[in-house]
Amino acid sequence: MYPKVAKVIVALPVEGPFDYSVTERLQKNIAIGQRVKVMFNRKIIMGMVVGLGDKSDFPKLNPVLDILDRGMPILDADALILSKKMADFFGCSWGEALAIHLPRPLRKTSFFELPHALPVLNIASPSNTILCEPDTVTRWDYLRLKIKSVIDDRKSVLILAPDAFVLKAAVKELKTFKDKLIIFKKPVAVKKDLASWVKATTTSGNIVIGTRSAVFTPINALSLIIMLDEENEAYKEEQPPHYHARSVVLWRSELIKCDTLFVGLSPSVDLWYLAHKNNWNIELSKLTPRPVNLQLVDQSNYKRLYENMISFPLQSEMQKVLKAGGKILLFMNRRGFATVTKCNHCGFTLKCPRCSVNLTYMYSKKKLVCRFCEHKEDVPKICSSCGSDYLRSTGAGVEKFQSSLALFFSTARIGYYDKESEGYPNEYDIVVATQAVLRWKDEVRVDLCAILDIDAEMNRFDHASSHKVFSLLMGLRQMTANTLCVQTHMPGNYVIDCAVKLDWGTFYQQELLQRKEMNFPPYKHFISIGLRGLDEDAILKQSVELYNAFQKIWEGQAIEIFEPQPEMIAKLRDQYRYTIMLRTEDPAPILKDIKSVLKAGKHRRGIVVTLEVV
DNA sequence: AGCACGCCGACT
DNA sequence: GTCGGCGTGCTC
Repeated sequence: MYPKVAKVIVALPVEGPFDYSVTERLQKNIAIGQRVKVMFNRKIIMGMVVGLGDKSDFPKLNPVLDILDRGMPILDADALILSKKMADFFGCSWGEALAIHLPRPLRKTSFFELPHALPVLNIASPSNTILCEPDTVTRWDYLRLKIKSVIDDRKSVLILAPDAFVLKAAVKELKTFKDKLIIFKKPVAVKKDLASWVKATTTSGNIVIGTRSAVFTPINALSLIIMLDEENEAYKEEQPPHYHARSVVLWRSELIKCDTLFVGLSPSVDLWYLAHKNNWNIELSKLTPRPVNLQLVDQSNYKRLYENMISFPLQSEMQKVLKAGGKILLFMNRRGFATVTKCNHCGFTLKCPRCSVNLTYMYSKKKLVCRFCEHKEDVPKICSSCGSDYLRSTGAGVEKFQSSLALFFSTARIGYYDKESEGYPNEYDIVVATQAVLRWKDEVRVDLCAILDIDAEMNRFDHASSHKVFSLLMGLRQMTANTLCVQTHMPGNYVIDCAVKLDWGTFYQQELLQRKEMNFPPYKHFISIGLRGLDEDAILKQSVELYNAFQKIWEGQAIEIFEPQPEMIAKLRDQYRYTIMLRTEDPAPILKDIKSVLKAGKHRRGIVVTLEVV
């Protein structure tokens, strides 16, 4: 009558499920979706019940030590299905994927009392929409209207923001719904977050808002998911278990049949493709776009001034704006003062001891810093290699550029902005900024915005580089009240033209054509198997073994296997990084094969293997 | 992941 | 002799 065996998975990188016996004491209460206390490999840990039965193939079972949740099972059927899908797709274990569906404090063996949940109401015919609306006021009017109609119907909305900045701005825009808001923000407030979690699960008519991980909140009567700034890369979780919030949103909406609304100035190419294939609504700005004058400077025609960065036409435009008391933003994607510090006597270049990159000299800190790790050091007086004092710094970053501009625009107040700056420095006439400035794309407006070297952004060996440039241009265009200046050697490039004209249709059409021709996503997909660890030889050996194994199992199949290659930054935080790339039309079965190869092969100590699908 | 078991080198 | 390095295998 009552189940005697519980199938349990654990939040570790091991496949399960594992069978445990259910003692009489617990038989009446045990249920699928509950958290339980179990002895696993001589340790007492939290496990999650994913099945119940009467018998097991294992001769002697450990007992379930306790049930940790009172009330309804904490994980519902949707969470079980979704986490299984995540495990298959992102290459983690089912247990790891399921554990992140729990609020953080409940991933341990702590007891929890959960009230009974209301029945979840699904809607009949879900719709998917992409909204591209650069005008902030119009955009939020649209969103508030959508949200209001859902909560008036006693249903709930989930809003995802890529980072704390967008989250804060969204909360501000939604202050009219103040008493309906359930906010998950950093830093995590354990008690308050648990209460919020319970409220979201058991009541309805709520607006749940948070960053990436909020996508897992079980929400009663969830009827609409809004993903703000959908193209933002912060939606990708870099720590294991790796996942992309966009994929989870899409799976979740399909599973529970809720509406989705993806908001962004430049939606990802994958999303646009999906939208066209499946006939989604694409709502483009209905207003006549705020006019922006484009000043396209063909760099090959001009000798550039000031550290070789500013063309003559840009210089005269800057002077015009300064005379009128206007604000200028100069975009340059390099931090710091100098990007290379080198001994001119022996040629020795100062590198990060933990990463394979040159150190950047930060004038503001009077220190050499690494762009990738937290390493900082004082500038040495003499070369550590030959002992001479002929150390020189070259290569310009925003700090250097700021200071050299001061010589030419002596009456202007000039500042810089990078990822460590506090607020936007409104007090300056000219701000030299890195891409971090795009945080302010909805708040800050300047009279003149110039991209000093857009070609440097375009020439990345990355299938997504033109979308990144499109995104960058759209963001900077947004910040431009009057003139957008682009300095380039490729003045005819469609990306620039489409961004300035807000011509989404042409951009995505062109981009998809090119990607089809190049066998790039979304037509073919790349699976990258990343190997990292402290021992370079071990990594190399391991990647060759994997490569050989892959060649064997997929012999004659339509899968491209690229030889193991060191990543662009071959060493990061002391860890060497190699990647094996695969290209295929359908990644799902391949991922399954990869998982079995990884399981069968010899695992070297201290090597972390990660899977990524694009 | 985290832990035990077991097989080799090197050192009081 | 035996201490401890880490490669290997297992967790119901």
